[in-house]
Amino acid sequence: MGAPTAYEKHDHRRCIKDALQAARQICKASGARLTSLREQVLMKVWQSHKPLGAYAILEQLAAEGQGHPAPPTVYRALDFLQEHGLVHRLSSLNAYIGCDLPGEPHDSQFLICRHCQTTVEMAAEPVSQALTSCAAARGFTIHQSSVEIVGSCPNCQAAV
Amino acid sequence: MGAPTAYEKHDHRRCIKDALQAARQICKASGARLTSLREQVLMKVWQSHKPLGAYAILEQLAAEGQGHPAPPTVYRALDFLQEHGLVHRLSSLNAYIGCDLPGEPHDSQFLICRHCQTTVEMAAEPVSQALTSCAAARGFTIHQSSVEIVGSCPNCQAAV
DNA sequence: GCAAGAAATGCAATATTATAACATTGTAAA
DNA sequence: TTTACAATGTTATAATATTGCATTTCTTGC
Repeated sequence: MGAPTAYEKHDHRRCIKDALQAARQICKASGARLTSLREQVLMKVWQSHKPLGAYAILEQLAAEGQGHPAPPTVYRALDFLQEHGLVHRLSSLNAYIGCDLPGEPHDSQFLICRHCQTTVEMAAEPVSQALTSCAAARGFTIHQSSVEIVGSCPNCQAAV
Repeated sequence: MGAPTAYEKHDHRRCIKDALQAARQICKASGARLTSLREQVLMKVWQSHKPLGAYAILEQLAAEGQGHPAPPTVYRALDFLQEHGLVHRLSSLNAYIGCDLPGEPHDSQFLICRHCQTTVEMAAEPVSQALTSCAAARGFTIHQSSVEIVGSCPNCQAAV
């Protein structure tokens, strides 16, 4: 019984709470400063299981009257969160999503629904292994991977 | 004895020539118009096995005195080439690279060297299969994938 | 507690990548 | 050859991201 997936109905406040708690613990352990701004940005990213753009975060912060932050403010917070493995950037969408496995080294693959945008992070060993061995067969050593898959999530398939 | 890989020393004029010939054949077969501009852009993309940005292409066209094309000119040509499977866009780099398997339906994975930028296209079945089955295990059906791997190519590993 | 240094944030400007909207030109078929 | 459509030119602007520097906040050693 792990946590529910993004595809199931679930109490999303729990996702947010867990993410925040994990972030605090990880930052504490590494001596990094999870400031108020960084927490706010992290919670924005975690407001749903859909990727969120930097400028969308910016607008939301402004709308909440948290001052009128400029782009670097948000980008720096996102950089921090990425460096500490708390969010991922999806380059095919220029957007960010909360990491489901913070604190655990992993390389992930993202399943992005083209209908509802719900995005799930996989850390599928068979994929990593296939990539590593096929790359190795060409003499290539992997440093980091970006695997972003677009398709239909189970809910949107059912809703035909 | 297939074509040499990008990692081997090879007569690159041959790569360009083959790419152009394949492009002409494919466009002819589908009734698409491979105009002079589109050919020029395709050759720019094929000038090396390294991804090339749209604005770099733009500068090169301008430098050659082919008029002073504006961004839409290049982006439209790139869109055409993508639609006909002649180039791929690497979203993690905002750059384009010639397709190694034009005319053959395939989903590819890209091996991008972080030292020399040389990029190789794989169409590794084990990777596709692992992705398909791991996604299916989560109820997800793949429509298209973007797999961009950064690491060290054999030449750069040897050159330590 | 307090000063010094480092880290974080604010802020203005600008770089980079990409697209929208509309005019013009070129091509091919009736 | 006229008509229709595809391609390209042109201008402006949108969307995403970064640089450089000023200011504030936090932490640490005294």
